[in-house]
Amino acid sequence: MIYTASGLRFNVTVMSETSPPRARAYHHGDLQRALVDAARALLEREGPSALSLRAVAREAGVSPAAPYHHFKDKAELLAAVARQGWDLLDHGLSAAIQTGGSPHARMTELGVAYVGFARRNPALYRVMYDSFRDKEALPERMGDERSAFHRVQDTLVEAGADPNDWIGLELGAVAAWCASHGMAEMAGFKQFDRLRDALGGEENFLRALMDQLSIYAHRPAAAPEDK
Amino acid sequence: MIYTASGLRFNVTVMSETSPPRARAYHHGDLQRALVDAARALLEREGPSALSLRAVAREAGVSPAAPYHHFKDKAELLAAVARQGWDLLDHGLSAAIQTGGSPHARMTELGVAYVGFARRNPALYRVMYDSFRDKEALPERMGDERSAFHRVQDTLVEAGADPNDWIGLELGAVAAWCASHGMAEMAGFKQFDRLRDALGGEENFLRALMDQLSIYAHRPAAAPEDK
DNA sequence: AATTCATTTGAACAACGCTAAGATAGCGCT
DNA sequence: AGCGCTATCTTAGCGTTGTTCAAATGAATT
Repeated sequence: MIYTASGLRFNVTVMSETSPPRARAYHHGDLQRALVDAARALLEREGPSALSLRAVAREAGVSPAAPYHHFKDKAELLAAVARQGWDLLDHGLSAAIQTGGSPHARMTELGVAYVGFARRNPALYRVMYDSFRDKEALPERMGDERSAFHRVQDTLVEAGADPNDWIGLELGAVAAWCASHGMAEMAGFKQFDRLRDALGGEENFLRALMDQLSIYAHRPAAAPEDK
Repeated sequence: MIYTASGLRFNVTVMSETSPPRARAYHHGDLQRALVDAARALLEREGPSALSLRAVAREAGVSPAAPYHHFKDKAELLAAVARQGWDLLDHGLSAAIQTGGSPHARMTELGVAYVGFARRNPALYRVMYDSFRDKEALPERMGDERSAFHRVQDTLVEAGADPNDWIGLELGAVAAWCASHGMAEMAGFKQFDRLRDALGGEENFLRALMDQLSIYAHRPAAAPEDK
């Protein structure tokens, strides 16, 4: 039976950002990676609702049961897609935070980069967030000292935060993360069209929102008791 | 064929917050409302993944095709559920913002109420948000002068904002909304357990986050050009 | 009492996630 | 080289889902 439109049943990778070829080739040629690539292609072309396991297998040119030899679940395939996405986002954030300027300005660029990524790849971001919530995992990235999560805290220190106050540092990073996630998911809403237009487009809208939220202005954490 | 466990095939409403009985009874007795109630019961009992149209019909004691005479789609049923949820949340917010205290304190209570609602009804909040995003609608509530969205802006005015600067007012309200949504979706994450515990529980965690974000501190909107 | 018509049912279709059993093909071993 | 082993892939099938459609049901109107 033919699963591909062309007769070619090989790993034709045209995606821009994929993991480096690990070159394990059995019957198909590293179907594991081909499936993740197919999923991402499908995600960008047809949106998240079209992302069924069978459709991914179809896209990769294999039978509907083939993926089960590489992923336990549909969820596990999506988790692999999500991991690629988080890696991509992490690289983008690390680049954004290395731009010159004050810590204040760098935090803003960080937020713009985060939300921009999510807005440019909305379907991928949704898969990323879903996997993040459902798996209650992805700790490897947060735990890594080189992760953006830690770079943010470094920047907060440069902005004057106490480097020994880990609570305050994590709190600032998490607050920025929450706010960025909220903006990422809501900034494109039709309901805000008038406001977004009045501010001169989405980027200005985002920067104005971040100014409101003072996402970059770290201040010492309040003690748990006082409100 | 029997669709209910008991022989009773009638509208047994035990939910706490439902729309007032409109008492239109044909064969079943206002199946429209019974379906929404069944969906919400199912949502709380089994979670969002169990919320299939057939399961809702089963819960309501009717055949799988019955809902299609009251809702065009599964999406339309979920939209009805979502609308109930937004109404509930709006009432909660309006109550929270009427507590005494400074505008600052009231904005904080508003945020706590929003996030608290979402954390107490996570499945419902997910349906609400999904419907909000997919339908690109729900304008009736935002447009209503009595909605929480406008109460927030009133509070910003009390805090010193220019009542004629509609851009600044909407920006402040939207910023608070985005931040609240982000916290609502992320505050429960396992990844933040250590930080949450260090701050003495979820409520303190939330208040500390909001303090970081200065969700309540309105400041004049920046002109689109300056960053 | 007959008719009308919204309402509900039963059956069916395609697509989905997933499983089990068989076919295939590359690998290591003698 | 030949053999078997095992991972890989396919075929077929199960149960479930969303949705449609003709037939049946029954409350309300005439």
